[in-house]
Amino acid sequence: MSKKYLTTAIPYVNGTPHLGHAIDYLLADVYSRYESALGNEVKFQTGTDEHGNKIFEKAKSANLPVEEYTKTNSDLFRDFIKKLGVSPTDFIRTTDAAHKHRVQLIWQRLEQHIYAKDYEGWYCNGCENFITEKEYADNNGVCPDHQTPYIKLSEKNYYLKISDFKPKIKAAIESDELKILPEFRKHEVLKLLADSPDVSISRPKKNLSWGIEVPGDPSQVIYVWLDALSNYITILGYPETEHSPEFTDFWPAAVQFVGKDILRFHAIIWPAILLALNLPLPRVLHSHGHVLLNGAKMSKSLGNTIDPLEVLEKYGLPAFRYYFLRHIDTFADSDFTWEKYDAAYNNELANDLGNLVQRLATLCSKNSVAPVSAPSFPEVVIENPDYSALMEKLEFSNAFDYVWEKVKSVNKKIDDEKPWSLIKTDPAAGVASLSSLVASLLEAAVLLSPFLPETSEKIIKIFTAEKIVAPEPLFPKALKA
RNA sequence: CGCGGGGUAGAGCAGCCUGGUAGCUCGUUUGGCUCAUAACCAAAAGGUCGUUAGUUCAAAUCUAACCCCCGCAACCA
Repeated sequence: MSKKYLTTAIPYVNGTPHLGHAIDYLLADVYSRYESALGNEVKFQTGTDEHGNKIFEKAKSANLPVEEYTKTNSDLFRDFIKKLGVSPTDFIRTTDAAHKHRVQLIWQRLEQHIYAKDYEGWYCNGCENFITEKEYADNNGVCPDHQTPYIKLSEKNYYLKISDFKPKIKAAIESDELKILPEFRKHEVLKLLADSPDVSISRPKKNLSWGIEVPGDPSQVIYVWLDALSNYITILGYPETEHSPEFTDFWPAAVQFVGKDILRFHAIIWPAILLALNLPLPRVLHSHGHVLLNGAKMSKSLGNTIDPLEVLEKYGLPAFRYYFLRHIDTFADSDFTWEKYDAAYNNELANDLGNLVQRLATLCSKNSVAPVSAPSFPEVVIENPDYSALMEKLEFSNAFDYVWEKVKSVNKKIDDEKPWSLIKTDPAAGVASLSSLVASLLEAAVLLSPFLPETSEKIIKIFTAEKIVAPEPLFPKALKA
């Protein structure tokens, strides 16, 4: 038995949960359930990122105290996680007093790698914000919201010397000591790393009031990356716990799940922070793709977003987990459409699996087949090395495909063995056949448990009950529109 | 020459590293079965593997050039 620490990105609470967050949670949840089922102790972190101007502004425009606004939104995420059937062990808020205090302690430990410098850039007085060169060019030097020209402004920032750690980070990534998945992202990151400048980790308080104060400089506030990234270790009680098992048992993290868009921060800034603290780097950074809607990128500005709760409601939780874990590729961008969702539910969950459970249970019930005991997860994993190999490689959608092959093979076997006619000519052989079919289905159900825990449990219950009885359909087929 | 990914049957994808009869899922058509949620099983049809040139006995697979799509480019998973 070993200890595993899994992390998910902490969402910025200036909006409601969307499908991308769901992916993050589901992937981590599958792996967490897999490791737990193997008997490992898993610490599974989640949380919310709550500082910064955007939040502050949102709260102001909603006419709410910022504490209340962040609390409300943070709760939305907590609730969302529960609705997804995801079971983390921890939930951190960057506004937690303990976190804030620890970030300041971390800052102090980083001090020899921090220096102050003036940042100069294009600034809009109306927005009270710096903008990027690209934005400047796109808007021809005039703020679209305020119709005023951008001005050159400089302000004091503290910088973290990424340059001190570049060679080490590079070596760690190249050697897979810090493994970046998928492989093609590794090349991307190495290239970015080479070009990466030192990174700004503070803002003047007058521009950013909602944040953690820089220790020893009340005029400055710690900027998002140091604040947010630190959550992965402050949740373990670092730095106070640095020599106690609470921390050392779990750090370095086994896997950190992030979206592809924030991989760079986790592969460059985060390792730099860790190295500066003399801490080991996480073993694996797992970066997933984005969910596309009808082939297009979802964005609030385009207005083509979809509410995950709406998707969740249509066919319930197992269908949601099924679609997003199997048909949304673990690493690449994948498409969501209602048509695909309907097809996956009807053809796969209802027809392949639901109907299989139904027909087999009916056959067993009619012929009084004795219940079969379910194998344990570790047993089944040993029997299915290809499955565990895919899980270990964190290729969850492929592992799910493997499980589905099992499910389909049971349907095939039923047709091959024809127990309904065998039972008439040779009842003993018929019952034996059914028992072995049930055993195969149970094996598939056990393999299914990290993905669809509820469904897996239901199936196991049906065939291990004192008396096998045909249940209500697991996935009632949706009426065709 | 900013970086990266991709272009293979109607759709979605695998195969490419380690050249040698082009494969999977869905959809379509036909047949089988009747235990089952009009579900299940089998078979068939359907592809100039983005374009061009090269290497080779042989290229989806290696090389080069080109065309097209899509992400990223410092703070939207």
